[in-house]
Amino acid sequence: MPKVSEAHLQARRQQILDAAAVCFARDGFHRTSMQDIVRECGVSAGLVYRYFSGKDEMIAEIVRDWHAHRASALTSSAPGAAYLDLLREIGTSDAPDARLALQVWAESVRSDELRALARDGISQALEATREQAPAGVDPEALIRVLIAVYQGLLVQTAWDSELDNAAFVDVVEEVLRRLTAE
Amino acid sequence: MPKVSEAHLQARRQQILDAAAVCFARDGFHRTSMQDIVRECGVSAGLVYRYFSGKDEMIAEIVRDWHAHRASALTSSAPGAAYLDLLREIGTSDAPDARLALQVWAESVRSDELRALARDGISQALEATREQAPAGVDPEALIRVLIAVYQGLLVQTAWDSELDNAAFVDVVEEVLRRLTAE
Amino acid sequence: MPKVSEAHLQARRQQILDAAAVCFARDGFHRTSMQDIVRECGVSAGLVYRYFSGKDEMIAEIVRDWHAHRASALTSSAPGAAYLDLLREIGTSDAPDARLALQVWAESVRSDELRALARDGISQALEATREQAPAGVDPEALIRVLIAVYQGLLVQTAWDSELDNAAFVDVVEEVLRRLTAE
Amino acid sequence: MPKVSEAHLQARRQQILDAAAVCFARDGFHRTSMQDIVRECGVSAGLVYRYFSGKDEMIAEIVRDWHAHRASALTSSAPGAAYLDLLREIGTSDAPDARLALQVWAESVRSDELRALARDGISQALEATREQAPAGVDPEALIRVLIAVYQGLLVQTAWDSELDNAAFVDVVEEVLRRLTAE
DNA sequence: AATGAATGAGTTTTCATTCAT
DNA sequence: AATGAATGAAAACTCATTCAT
Repeated sequence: MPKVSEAHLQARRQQILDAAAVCFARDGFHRTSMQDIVRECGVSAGLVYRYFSGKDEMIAEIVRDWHAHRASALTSSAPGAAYLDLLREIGTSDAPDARLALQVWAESVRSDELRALARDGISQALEATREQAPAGVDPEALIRVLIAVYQGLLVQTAWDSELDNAAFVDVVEEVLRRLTAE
Repeated sequence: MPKVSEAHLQARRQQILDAAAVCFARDGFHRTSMQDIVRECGVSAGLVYRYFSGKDEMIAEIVRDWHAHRASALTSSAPGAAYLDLLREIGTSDAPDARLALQVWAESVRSDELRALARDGISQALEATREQAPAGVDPEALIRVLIAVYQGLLVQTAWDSELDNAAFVDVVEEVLRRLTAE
Repeated sequence: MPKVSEAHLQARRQQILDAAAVCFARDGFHRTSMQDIVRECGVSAGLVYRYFSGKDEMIAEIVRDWHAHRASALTSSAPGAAYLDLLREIGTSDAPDARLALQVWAESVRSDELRALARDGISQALEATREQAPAGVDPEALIRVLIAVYQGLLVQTAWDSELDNAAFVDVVEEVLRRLTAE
Repeated sequence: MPKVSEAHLQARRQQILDAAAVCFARDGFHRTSMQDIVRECGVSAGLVYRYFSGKDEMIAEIVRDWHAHRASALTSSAPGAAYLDLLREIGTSDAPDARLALQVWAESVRSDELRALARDGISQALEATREQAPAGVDPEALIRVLIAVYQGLLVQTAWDSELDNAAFVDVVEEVLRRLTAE
């Protein structure tokens, strides 16, 4: 009875999703055809549609996973240094990960759901840093700037995986030190 | 066969390009069909192909225009405050402009040419700020951070056109002040 | 591998066939997918193929059953009034039954076998009425007209299950009376 | 300027529709693929979709045409003998026409719109015969019987294009004569 | 005997591009 | 110069059928 285990079903789903992520990071959502994904994950076209209703559902799922991954990466780091760790994490993750981010952002222009996810994901992740705002600086705007730094680092990492992440983070650290020093 | 003026040819080309930019900012490069562009600019499909060899050329042209526009915006501002003015300019430009940036970046993942354009465009624009790096801070990395801030502001503006650009720039200004103060 | 009783096999086969008939009457042969049938009868896809070589065989079987059912309905009624009883039977059977007839006829356009079945089935059923043809009326043509009335009643019943079958049959009865009266 | 004449567009549309009708009458709506239609009418797949949004729209259009054709056939015949002429018309039309009717009816099981069309089309066409109902016969039911004869003749013509239409109509004529004779 | 995951050929549909007018 | 009807290759998606378990 090919009533296979729940674990196997889960693994299959993930296998397809991983293959899709590879394609998406390489070619973008819309230059990737379903055939590309099928080829990449080595299963038949029909099977992909047993697990996903179509490409849009795969995109949405990839995006959700991506945000969940970001969030967990943050919460698992030490409270105080959370933000800098997040920046460092970009350096250790693969370029594909950063490239996927660019695709997600481009797609978010069209989809309200994706836009909300993207916005909330990041802002929640940085909520904790709010209290660190020194006197004379708008806390809300500061958070936005920090988010911007994070986003820009992703963009540049997508463009150049050789980028010197450590030097980049050092500068940010220095900036934050001077900012919080009274 | 009416032979028209050079000016008319230029105007036609621009008309098509503008329509394409509107569509691209709204739907992304690949969700935009040639028919969409044709509909938007009100000329025939055949005519579009007299001015552009295909969609890819239109994309490349749009991207070049976008970078040229950034560069000229910078060089026209006062030398010293150039960077901050660049950030402020994002607030005054339309959201479509920022959204187009996200599309360009997403596309740059696939195209070496676009990636080079994107990278050079920004880094050249900030070359002038190099000498401002204070002692103890890696100049190269500082530039990258400043670029990152610029990029992130674009992302956030694309997501939320109501974003408080002035407050954002104020924070950046304060950061730069503290950084350059010995 | 549990070897089950012959009765169980027969019941299973009928269970599948009944489910198929429900689907076919509702959606037509070709808008009905095997998955629809599988869902309707509650067994697995694989099992259906142990009983039938494919969808075409199920269709053929359904059609044969349908004709057999018609024939037995007729022969079980009183010899003389056989035809009118056949018409009345349409009123008591469900609309699905009539709808199935329309599907069978549509399919008969493609299949010589189905066409022969359909033709023979009805003409055999009315063979008995041949001797009733009154003088001055072509017996062959009369039979065809009676068959036509039967067929048309099926069509109209498929369209409107509220149709007044009794009034319809009364008219036919009156017509036959006047026809056979010298 | 291939802004071709309105007549040409109309002709193209009809060309596609005619090819579709041929396929539909031969294979049924659902055994006919768009490729079959494309092959039959000799234009490209893309062009078919310029004229029709999909197969369902083609089916609906074919059905509407079919009913319109029936109606006009009736109204163009002499008022009194209208009904018998309608029956005779079936004999002169091609078998494909009758086969198409079976497809339409099968499809009407699924579609409320088609069912309404089918019902109204025929009943309107026979409205005129209402007054012919003799005393002692339910006029409504009589009309239904006449419609049934018409429908059944279509079915039998679809099955056997050699059917003796004249003999069939003679019987119907004789029946009507006896019915109206007091 | 029974399952249902897996297949892959076939379907509908879209869309960048061409070309006769 | 300009049109838009026409193309056809490629895309997304479906579904009858098989087979390992």
